[in-house]
Amino acid sequence: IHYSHKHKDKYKDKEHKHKDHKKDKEREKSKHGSRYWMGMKSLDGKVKKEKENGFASPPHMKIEPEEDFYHSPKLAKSLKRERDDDNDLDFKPKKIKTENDKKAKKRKQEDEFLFLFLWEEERYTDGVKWKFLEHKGPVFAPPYEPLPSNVKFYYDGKPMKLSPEAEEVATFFSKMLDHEYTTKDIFRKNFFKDWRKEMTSEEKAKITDLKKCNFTEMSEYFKGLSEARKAMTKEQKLKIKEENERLLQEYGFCIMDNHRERIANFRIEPPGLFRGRGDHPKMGMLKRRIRPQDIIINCSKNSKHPEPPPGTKWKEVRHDNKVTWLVSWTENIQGSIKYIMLNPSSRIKGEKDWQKYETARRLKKCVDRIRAQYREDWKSKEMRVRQRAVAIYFIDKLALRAGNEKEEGETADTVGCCSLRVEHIKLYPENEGQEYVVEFDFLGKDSIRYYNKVPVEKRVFKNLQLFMENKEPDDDLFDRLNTSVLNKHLQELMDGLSAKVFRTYNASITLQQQLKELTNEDENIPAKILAPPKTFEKSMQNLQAKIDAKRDQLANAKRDLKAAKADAKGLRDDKSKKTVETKRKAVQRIEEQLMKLEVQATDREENKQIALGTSKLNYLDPRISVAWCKKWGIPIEKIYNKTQREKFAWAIDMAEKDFEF
DNA sequence: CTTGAGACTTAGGACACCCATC
DNA sequence: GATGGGTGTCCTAAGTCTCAAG
Repeated sequence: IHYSHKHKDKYKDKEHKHKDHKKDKEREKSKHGSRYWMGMKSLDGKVKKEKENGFASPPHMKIEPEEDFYHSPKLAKSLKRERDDDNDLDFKPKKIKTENDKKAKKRKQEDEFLFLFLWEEERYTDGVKWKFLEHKGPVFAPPYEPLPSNVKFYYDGKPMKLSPEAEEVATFFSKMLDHEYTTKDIFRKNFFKDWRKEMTSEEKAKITDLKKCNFTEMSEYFKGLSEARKAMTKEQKLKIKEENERLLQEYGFCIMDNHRERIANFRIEPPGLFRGRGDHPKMGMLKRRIRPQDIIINCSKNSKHPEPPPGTKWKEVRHDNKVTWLVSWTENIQGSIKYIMLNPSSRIKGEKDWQKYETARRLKKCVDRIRAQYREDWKSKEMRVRQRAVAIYFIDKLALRAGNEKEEGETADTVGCCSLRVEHIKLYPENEGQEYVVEFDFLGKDSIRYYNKVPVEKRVFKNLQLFMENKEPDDDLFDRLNTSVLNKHLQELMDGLSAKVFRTYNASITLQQQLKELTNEDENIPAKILAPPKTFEKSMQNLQAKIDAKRDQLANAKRDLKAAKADAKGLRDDKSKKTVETKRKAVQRIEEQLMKLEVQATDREENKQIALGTSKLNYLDPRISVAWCKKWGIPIEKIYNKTQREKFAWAIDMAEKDFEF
C-alpha cells in the first residue's frame, strides 16, 4: 500500500472478507501485553547499549521510593530479571526454552498483565499521564551575533549600517537568497512588511523598496562560515560534537516516573523567516525569537523546577499531569501552541502507539459490518447519510485523510475527504474501458498532489453525480458533512474509531497479507526475502528498459537529422529542407518522451522511499514485521535501524512469531 | 450546531555524515 | 581529496481529533 498522496497506482480492491479469528485475541494481549516499559526500557539495558556506541553513561538515576508506589515487590523482581535477558541486544539464535521456562514466562506475563491492567486503570481512566516529571527546561536559540563591520548591507547601491534588530532580520533573508522562496512575491511582501517593523524610524524612512536591497555580501559571509565549518579539523569537529553531547545529556532527558526518558525537541525553535509549504499566504513572515517569558513549564510540584536563564522569568510554571508536554509556547505566525515532548522511544509515546494499533485491530473485527453498513447507506433517503457513506468509502478504499476545514487565508489551500470540492473530482461514466471512473486531482497535506483515477461502484458514482448537481466548482462536494459529524458517526460504530484508523488498519492488514503471500519458504536467503517487492523491482526494470530504448531511438533520430541536414546543404531543394524539419520534430518529440519516462522513474523511486518510510513509521503495526522476522529468523536490524528499534521497542519485546494483526 | 483552543500524530525538507568511487 | 549517492537525524509544519464554551 502506498501511503503517499502522490501515487498514481491504483489501489487494489482488497478482499473484504477475513478469516474467522480465533477468540483468543484478548488473551494475546495478556500474553504479550506488557513487558517492555518495565524491563526493556530500564536504564541498565540502555546504558550498556550506548556505551557500545561510544556514548558516555548517563548519570545513575535514583529511583525515589515514594515514586515507586505502583510497583509491587513482585514486579520489581521481574523487572530485574528482564534487565538480564534484555542485555543481549544483538540477535543471537534463540535459546530453546524448556517447558518450565515457558510456564514461568507465562506466569510472569500474567502478573505483568495484571499490573498493566491496574496501572492502566489508574492512569488512563482519569487521563493522568504521569505521577512524576522533572526536567531542565528548554535550550534557547543562541543570541544574535552582529555582523563584522566589513560585511555590509547596501541600499540603492550605497552601504548602510543597520540597527542590530533590523540587521538580524536581514540576515535571515540573506541566508535564503539561493532559495526560490525569495523570488516569490508573497514571500517578499511578507518579509518586507515584517522587516520594516524591526527597523528604526530612520531605517524605515530610507528603506522603502526591497528591490533596492543588496544582501549579497551578507550572503557570501554566511556561505563562508559554513564552508569554514566544513573545513574544520577533526579535533575541532570532535569538540563541537562533545559539546552537543553534553547539552544532550543535560537537557535532552527528563525523568518521567521511574524512567530517564529522551526528549524529542529540547531546543527552542530559533527565529527566522516562516517557510510554509505549498502556496502559503504567510510565507516569509518573521518568526519571532522565543524568550523565557514566553515559556510555560510543566513539571511535578515535587520536582526540581527548571531555572530560567539569569535575570529572566518563565511565563508560568504549571503542574498538569493530564498532559504529556514539558514546555510550551505560543508561536506568532498562526498563534498556535508549540510543545516540547518526549521522544518516540519513551514509554508514554510507545504506549500510545501501541494503543493506536490495538484500535486498528479492533476495527479488523468489525470492518465487514462497517463496510456493509456504508454500502447500505448509499441508498439512504437522507442526503447527509449518503454523503457520509460515500466519504467513508473513500477513506476506506483510497486512504484519504479526514479533511478538516481550514481557515481561508491562514494556510495553503489543501483538502482531505470531507473538504473536497466539486472542482477536485471528475466523473467519467466510461473511461479507458472501465465504467464509473472518478478522477481525483487535489492538493492534500503538505500541498502534495493527489492524482488518481479509480473505478467505483455504480451507486457511488450516481451519488457523486447527485452531490455535484447545481453546484459551482468551488462548492463543497459533501456539503452536509464535516469531520466532526463523520467521526461522531464512526465513534458510534466502534469505540475509538475515527477516520485515521482506516489508514492504520488498511496499511497494517495489507502488510500482513503481503508478507504472507510473498514470503517464499524455500527462499532461505534473508536478503532475498527482504528486497523490496519483486513486482516493484520488475516494473522499475521495465521502465528502465523503456528509457534505454528511448535513448537509442533518440540517438538514431539525431543521426538521421544530421544526415538530412548534410543532404539539405548539398541539394538545397525544398524536399530535403522539409525532411530536415520532420527529423527535427521527431528528435524533439522523442526528447520529450524520454523526459517523461525519466520523471516517471524518479517519481516511482521517490514514492518507494517516501511512502514506505512514512508508512513504516506511522501506519504499519511493527509487531507484524517483528513477528515475521522472528518466524523466518531474520535479524530485526535488517528491517529497523537503531532509532526505529528504539521507537518500536515495545513491539520487538511483545510480538512472538505467531502474532496476528 | 459552530468555533476555537489545545494536545497530539504525521509529514517533508534540510542537513550531516558515511562510504564508495573516481 | 573531490564527488556524489544513500541513510539517518533534526527540525518544525501541517494534519487529526477532542473538548468546552458560546
